[in-house]
Amino acid sequence: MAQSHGDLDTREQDRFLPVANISRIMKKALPANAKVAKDSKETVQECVSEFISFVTSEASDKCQREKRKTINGDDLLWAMSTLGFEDYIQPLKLYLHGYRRVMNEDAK
Amino acid sequence: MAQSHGDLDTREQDRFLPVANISRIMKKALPANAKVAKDSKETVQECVSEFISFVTSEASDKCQREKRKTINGDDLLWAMSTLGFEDYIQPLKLYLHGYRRVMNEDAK
Amino acid sequence: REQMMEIQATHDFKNHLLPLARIKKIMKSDEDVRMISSEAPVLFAKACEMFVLELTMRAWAHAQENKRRTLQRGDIAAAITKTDIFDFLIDIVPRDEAGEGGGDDGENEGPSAPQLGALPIFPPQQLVSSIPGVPGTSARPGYAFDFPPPETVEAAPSDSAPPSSVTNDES
Amino acid sequence: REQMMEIQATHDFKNHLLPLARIKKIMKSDEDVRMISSEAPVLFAKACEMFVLELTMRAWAHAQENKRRTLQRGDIAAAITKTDIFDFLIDIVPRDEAGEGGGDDGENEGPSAPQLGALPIFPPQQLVSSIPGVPGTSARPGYAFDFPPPETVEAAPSDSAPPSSVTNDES
DNA sequence: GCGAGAGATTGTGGTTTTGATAGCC
DNA sequence: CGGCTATCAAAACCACAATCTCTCG
Repeated sequence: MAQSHGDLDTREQDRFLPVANISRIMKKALPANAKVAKDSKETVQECVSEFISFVTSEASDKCQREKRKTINGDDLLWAMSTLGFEDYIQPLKLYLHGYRRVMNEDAK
Repeated sequence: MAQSHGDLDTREQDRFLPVANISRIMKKALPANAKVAKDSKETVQECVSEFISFVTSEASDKCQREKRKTINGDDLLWAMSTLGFEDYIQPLKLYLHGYRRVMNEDAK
Repeated sequence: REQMMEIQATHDFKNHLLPLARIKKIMKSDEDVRMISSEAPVLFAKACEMFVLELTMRAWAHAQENKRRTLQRGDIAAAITKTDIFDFLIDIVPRDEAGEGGGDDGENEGPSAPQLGALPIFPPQQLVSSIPGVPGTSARPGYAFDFPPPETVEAAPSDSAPPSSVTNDES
Repeated sequence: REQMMEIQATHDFKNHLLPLARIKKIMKSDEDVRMISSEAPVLFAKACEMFVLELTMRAWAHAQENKRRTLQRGDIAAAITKTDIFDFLIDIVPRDEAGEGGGDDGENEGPSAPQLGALPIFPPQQLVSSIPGVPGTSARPGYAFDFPPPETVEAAPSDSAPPSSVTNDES
């Protein structure tokens, strides 16, 4: 049985972010005349999912240790920091503050 | 910009009560042989939302004056009374008491 | 048998005619509304019901004046214009259609309809005072305001209580 | 004009480059993840964007070293191998292709391309420090990290700051 | 009058179930 | 316009976490 397009428990669309979005972001990191091969996009696509799982797992452990059930933004920031992405923290904190401000002022 | 069906911040479904429910209540106020045009339902639907906002706003002001954060039933009754709906107060009080009685007794 | 009444009452209080979640959303559309007591949407569900009933009845009167049996937007507009406590709704019905006498739309009942133009417009007091346990109004069963009976008739105290503890009556 | 900025900021926060629902699904692929705060996917959307940008830039450097203008899988692999914080990705690029110096594929630009081999590899700090309101980095407009400007730089966020610790920046 | 703390109450997010909606006649 | 039905958005529900309220000093 060839898994033509949709395997029930291993569908690409469930484990990966859309490749089009990934591609769009990649282009932002490259000069206008750069090209991006298909396998690059797919590899990055896979990397991103791994990144999410990696960070989420660490954050989840922290939550279990602290006997909380909900993973929140601070848990993720802490996890990224622990895993070597401390450079991301500061911009993300600013982003998070902006987001909260917007969410609060348009009353959701 | 054609807002096909879901405008992110102005969806009818978020500001209005379901028209089917409004219609059901309207029928209760009418003889069995009466008909209700679509416009009527939609207009009443809009009026009800306005009513809620109207009363809520007044109640909210009262809460702010008294430095409380939670709008409760008494605030609403007070607001309706202030805004000219004093005729509603008495039935609503009875209803509220009945509701509390039921809630308390199945809480045990 | 009393069990039945009890179950019935409980059912009536748990099956609201309007979705509480949606009422809450509308309340929260006011950006400085942050916290809402759980009984506030319950109260509003009933209040909205009464509000719709009153508005509809008044609109119906206008439809009857024009010998129509179909309620139309203009009837709602007329009810709003004629009733002062509905002043806050003026923006919803643009004035150019507010005062419309309402052409018959060719939908009127014709001569067969008894002259209902003078049909009793229930005074507002009557409109909202039909209390279930209280034998008085609520003539037609299942018509207009029918509350789930509040236990026994809790002697309604003299209402119109000024501010402060609006709820604290009797008991 | 300030209204425009506000609208723009709001729009930027509401139009995420990555679908939040999908991010949430991926988070939930870890079976002991049950509950997820609503802002977690939002944060991840931005973090993933930064992650992709950094990975792509580092891969691009490798492509340039080989005088190519097309990013290929081997470039990603090289970026992963050379950067220690990307160690967790080793399984994705089997080692036999990880260190590949990358034949030119006969696709290199030839002499017309300016020697970009020494093109500045932005140190990671630079990569992620382009803060919107802060005039400093974010050199090329619309390139790399551009945040919707958080009003003015709120040094002390008096806004609804949760009691937690990490969020309270500006130590 | 003010602060603090315990207890009461509400918001939040996941899960289940209901009934509103969109067509059609 | 009302009645009917299938479908799926969303309302209700529950447990947990956050926040409010109210008393006491």
